[in-house]
Amino acid sequence: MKITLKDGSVKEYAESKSVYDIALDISEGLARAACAGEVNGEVVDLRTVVDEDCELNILTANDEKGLATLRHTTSHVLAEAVKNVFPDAKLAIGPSIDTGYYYDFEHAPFSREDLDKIEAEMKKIIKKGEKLERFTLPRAEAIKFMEEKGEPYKVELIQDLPEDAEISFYKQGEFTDLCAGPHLMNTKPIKAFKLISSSMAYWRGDSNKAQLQRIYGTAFTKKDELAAYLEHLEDIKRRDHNKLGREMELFTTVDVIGQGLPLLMPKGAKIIQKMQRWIEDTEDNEWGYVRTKTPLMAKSDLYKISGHWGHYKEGMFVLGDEETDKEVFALRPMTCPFQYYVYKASQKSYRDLPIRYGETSTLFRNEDSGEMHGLTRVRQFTISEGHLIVRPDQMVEEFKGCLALAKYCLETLGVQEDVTYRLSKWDPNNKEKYIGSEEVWEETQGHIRQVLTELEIPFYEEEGEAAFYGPKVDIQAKNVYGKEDTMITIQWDAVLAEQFDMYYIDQNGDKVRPYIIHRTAMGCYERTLAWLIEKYAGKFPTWLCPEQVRVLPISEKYMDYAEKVRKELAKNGVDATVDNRSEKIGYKIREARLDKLPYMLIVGEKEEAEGLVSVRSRFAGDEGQKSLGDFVDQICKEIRTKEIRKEIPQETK
RNA sequence: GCUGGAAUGGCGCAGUCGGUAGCGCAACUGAUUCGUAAUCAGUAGGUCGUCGGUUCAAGUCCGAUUUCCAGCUCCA
Repeated sequence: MKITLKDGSVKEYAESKSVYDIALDISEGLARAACAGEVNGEVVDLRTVVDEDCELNILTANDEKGLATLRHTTSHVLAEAVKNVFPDAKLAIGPSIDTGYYYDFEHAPFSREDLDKIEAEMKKIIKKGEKLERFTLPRAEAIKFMEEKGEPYKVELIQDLPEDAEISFYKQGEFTDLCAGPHLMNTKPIKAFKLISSSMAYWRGDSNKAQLQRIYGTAFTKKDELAAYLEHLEDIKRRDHNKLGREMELFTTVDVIGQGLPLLMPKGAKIIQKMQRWIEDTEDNEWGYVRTKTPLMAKSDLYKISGHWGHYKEGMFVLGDEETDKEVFALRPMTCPFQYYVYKASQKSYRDLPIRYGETSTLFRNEDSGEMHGLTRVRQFTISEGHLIVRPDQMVEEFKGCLALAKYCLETLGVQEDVTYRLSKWDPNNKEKYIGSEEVWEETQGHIRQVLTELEIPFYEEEGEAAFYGPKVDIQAKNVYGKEDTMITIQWDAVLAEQFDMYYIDQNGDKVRPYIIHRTAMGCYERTLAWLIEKYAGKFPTWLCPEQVRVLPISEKYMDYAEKVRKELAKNGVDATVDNRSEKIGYKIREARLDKLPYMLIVGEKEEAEGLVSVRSRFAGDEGQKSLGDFVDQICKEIRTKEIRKEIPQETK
């Protein structure tokens, strides 16, 4: 029997050789990748063949399914190792995930030393090269089997399966686990794996259920891939905004101020100021927004009308005691009703609409103590919030405008490739959480779907993610650890106008309810800053840099000229400083680079004499000498157009 | 909110079996006035997150608490 592998090489096997042995032989050379191949001249997917009779499985290197299989099998090896080292541990579940796999155990918390011990045990198991063998039992017998093994979680899992199901198990050596498969045929191909961490996780993700210990690990087909992944994890740590942002003195936290209340330091505040001015100018000058400035708190009466007092009181900071105080206030968790009252302050005609209210709005939300994280999850934050009050016939056009503005913001920040668009729908199985009828929900969701389609924006849909008053488009971004957060939201609201008795007068002189779009242009500034820190590893586009140019005089003799250069830049709106310390030029350059400065201007005798600057940038290294005027023109253009210049890889010394 | 880990000069870290704290960088002072990633010498700076307990003696042991981190859960 001849098998032609993907890479063109041909292997020959005796006819008597079993598929198992052939598969095993091929899979030994994972790096060579043998999944699809020709058997006796016929093209077959060997993995499919072996999947179907559920006995064997072959995986290939660059194959997602194959990699998941490898990882899943590794999680079984992990489980076996844990049972060997800690026989009291009870098994829960152990799937493969994007970055590797995990397995949950009922056991005392694992220390790093424990993980090292387990890892060593795993190596032993793999070295033995145990075969994985599949067998099935009728449901009743399967339950009995796991009861005898003293695995209550496995029993529970089987009990949830249909009465007449044949329950499949995989056995390797002395270890047997409930599992649908598929798996490698042998543990031997696991050559590159690592246990990453352990932490608590709830049984079935339910905080009322048992607390389990989850061990995270990863596995790859090749050792250098594992090494690359571990290096990637290190890179992620270097980019982590929560670490880098503190190191760069963009923000800090203080014990006595409290959780979720970061302090933006001068550099961080500067970046946010630049974004804020840009967003406000863009909204007002190009998209017809008008600005409001409304209170950060209100009497409880307001929140009773809006419904927040009933639905969201736990999430608000309430000032005062309802029992004893005549008036109780709360810090605002959103701006909506405040802007509604701006609208209601005078009677509106259909000619006045649409009205687009924008406000750089600080909000307060009392998040649970364990939820806070760096700048991405905080108790006080500021967003570019806006509400568009529109006639129903203007709704689609305005909604499109909001999407276009959001898209422009993302593109300008250079992050348009890093987001996904989500159509957040209601949950038809949980109707009491929402206002409005099924028909209205289906209709508005249909409108949004059509808008996204017309704009050729790829999106996915998710149920149960809508606001209680309407569906929305959420623009999602992932942080360096792969955790997803909402950056921008645009919400379709056809119901709250009723609640607040908002109306306009139409052509016939009748009162009509307007529609409302709740939206952000760039989401919360703190979170956006966090995102940019990670995106650019602290090396922001020039226009956003808190310090855009540092002038480095060769010696104190050229201080006056350096100061003249700085003033000229400042006059043109460039954030520039002078490093006036009596240090050598190499030292100043080193520090400026560590500070991730986009531009350094080195000035000495020659520059002063001829009115030049020697430009050194993050983007092109030594850019040579230029006249001061030319450099000012160059950087002003770069800032004005918000250009994102390409970085050169930094030499490490 | 839950589980675990952590907290020592500005930052990064060491501190053994309990015996009243060390290092590097930064800072400061002086010298140096320098051409593209670290000039030399010196000086100062901390009561060990906070509160309480055990002890002759606590950075070290115990309890509480605050904050930070990882993860879970939550996020109209």
